[in-house]
Amino acid sequence: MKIGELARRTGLSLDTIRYYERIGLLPPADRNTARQRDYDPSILTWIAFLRRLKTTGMPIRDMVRYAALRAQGEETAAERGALLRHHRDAVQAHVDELHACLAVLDTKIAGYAGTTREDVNHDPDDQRPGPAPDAQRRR
Amino acid sequence: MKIGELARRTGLSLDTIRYYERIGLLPPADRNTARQRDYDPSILTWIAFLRRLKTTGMPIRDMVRYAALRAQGEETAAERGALLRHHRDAVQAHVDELHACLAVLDTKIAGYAGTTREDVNHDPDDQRPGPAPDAQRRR
DNA sequence: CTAGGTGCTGGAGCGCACTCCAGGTCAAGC
DNA sequence: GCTTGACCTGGAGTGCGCTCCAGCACCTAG
Repeated sequence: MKIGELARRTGLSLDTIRYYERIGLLPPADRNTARQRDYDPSILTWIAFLRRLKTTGMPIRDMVRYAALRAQGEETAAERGALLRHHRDAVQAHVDELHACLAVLDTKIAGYAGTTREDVNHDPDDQRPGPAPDAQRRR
Repeated sequence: MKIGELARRTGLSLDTIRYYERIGLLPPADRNTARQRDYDPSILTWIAFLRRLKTTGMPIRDMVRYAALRAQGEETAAERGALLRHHRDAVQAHVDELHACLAVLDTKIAGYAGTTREDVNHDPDDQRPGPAPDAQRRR
């Protein structure tokens, strides 16, 4: 598989794939006779996993660390496991935080629900809006 | 309340507070006789809300949009409500995605659990690791 | 009267994660 | 033989969200 097809199949851009290789997220690709990158389909699994790490907010430098450990082989398994457990906990904590935020958002949205009616608080934004409601105070 | 105290109470840096004001996230602060910013405590509520928007991944430009609408007063309430509902849905979608990722992470971590034993797959990372497990292939 | 602390402004700089570009190679189709 | 298109490299540029800095003003304590 050449880089163009890999890009289509992963949704990554050509530049991003090459960038990921440069920084060590992807292993140095094999090359065909024309020195073009020639990927084994197994790279798709790895990229899918990288995408999950990214989705869950892992910074690239940590992904690079994980990738480096993985490239070193079997004896780094314990460290990789620890890294993932640590990340899992961070993600879980973030999810909890998001749930709390969602509750606040829903409350606020409920405050806006009666919009243009007068049966709810004037401005759900704050108790003492100070300079807010008198508006047009743009300098 | 002067900017230093606000910084202590919010955990934002002085620079961040001034930056937020510059870009319109915070309303232009009142000034005391020495032209120093003098905050009403109600700003704390607003900043707490901004922090939630940020935690939930709203880009600053969208927060600025929301802040601008809010500063325009009552007649933008509907639009603000729509904006929040839209964001809430995005956050919910992201949370769902995170749950899926957590499941994958847990599976992978389980694969690492038997680390240094041989009763689990050699390398939980992929089915056909290609150049991975033979290691030290750093150029 | 002076020193230290806190605040002010405008503007430069930074780390991150890409993204774009110029100038080139190579293989295949017309 | 020539064009087209996919790919190559090294390096510069971008947008975001701050963060830092120089040089100055002001207030309070000693």
